[in-house]
Amino acid sequence: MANEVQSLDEIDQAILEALAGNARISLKELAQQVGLSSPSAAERLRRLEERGVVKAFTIDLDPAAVGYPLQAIVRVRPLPGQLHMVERIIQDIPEIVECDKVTGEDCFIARLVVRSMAELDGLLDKVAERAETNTAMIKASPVKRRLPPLSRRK
Amino acid sequence: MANEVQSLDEIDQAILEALAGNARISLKELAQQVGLSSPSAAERLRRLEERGVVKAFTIDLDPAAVGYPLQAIVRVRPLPGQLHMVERIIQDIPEIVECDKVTGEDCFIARLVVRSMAELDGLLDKVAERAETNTAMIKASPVKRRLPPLSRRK
DNA sequence: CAGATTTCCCTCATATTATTAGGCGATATC
DNA sequence: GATATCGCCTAATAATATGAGGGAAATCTG
Repeated sequence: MANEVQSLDEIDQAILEALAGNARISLKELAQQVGLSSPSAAERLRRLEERGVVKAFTIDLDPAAVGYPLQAIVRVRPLPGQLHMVERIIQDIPEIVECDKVTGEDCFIARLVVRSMAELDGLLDKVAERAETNTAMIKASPVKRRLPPLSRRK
Repeated sequence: MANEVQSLDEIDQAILEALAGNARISLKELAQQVGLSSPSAAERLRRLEERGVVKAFTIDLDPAAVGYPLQAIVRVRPLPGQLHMVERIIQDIPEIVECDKVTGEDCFIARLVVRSMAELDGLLDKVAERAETNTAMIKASPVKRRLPPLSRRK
């Protein structure tokens, strides 16, 4: 897709920041905040989506509020020859809510939400024969997901 | 806040899944998808927000499209006595777009977006005297952020 | 350079959606 | 049983979104 670096002007940036703060903002309000008319703001937004800058509008869900009081970050190192199988297993465990493939010894870093340590054990058992894992429980989140700086791009 | 486990019925679940797929869905469409009238769907949504189940509506931004072709996951181990200072520094580096405090040797796991390896070096230098770091570059994302299972909660 | 084209913006009319008001049925409580 | 609460509905009203048409500035072309 459009992964090329796109030129964002100040209005684009203001749009992104407004949306990051409330993705359900009305077009009217968005237009006001960025200093355009509603149809122009709508067109700008459409273009940001079309260009793949905005990949999706989504929600920030509180795992604890839906029954998952514990979160863990698990590093996964597949045993020789098991890389693809491990990746498949990771994708098929729905409690794994995010996973990146990374350089280094650990091939995957996954974020899990679980109801209990026992459940965590159960999930890790699913890859136990095919990978080594290293688990860290999340205690707090000093930086919640936020936008990076959008200006000063070259 | 309302971090207590809340009862989600099937309609709540359907609402959350619809919103996770498109947070800007119209109330009319949302109501249709979950089988309620628009005012009822709106009230349900309001309650999910009020209860803190939905913490925010936000966007999924493509870092590469805004100038950040590289992403890294950095584990940070503060040196003795430096924990709070390191946390402050992490919060103050805007390219760190997410950071969790975790159990274990590494105290923080941070997600960074950068334009280049040189920039990554520069950022890591900011904590170099106060912490040890271990960096892994993200190669792919086999599981993009998704909702956990919302049913079968006890 | 002049003219044509493109891009981005606007206003206004029309269409669509959101909100509000009022009411109903089911369930819980006294 | 009577009353209150909750969650749902429809319809009216208010607000917003979209489409149509047009203008100004920038860019392109001969």
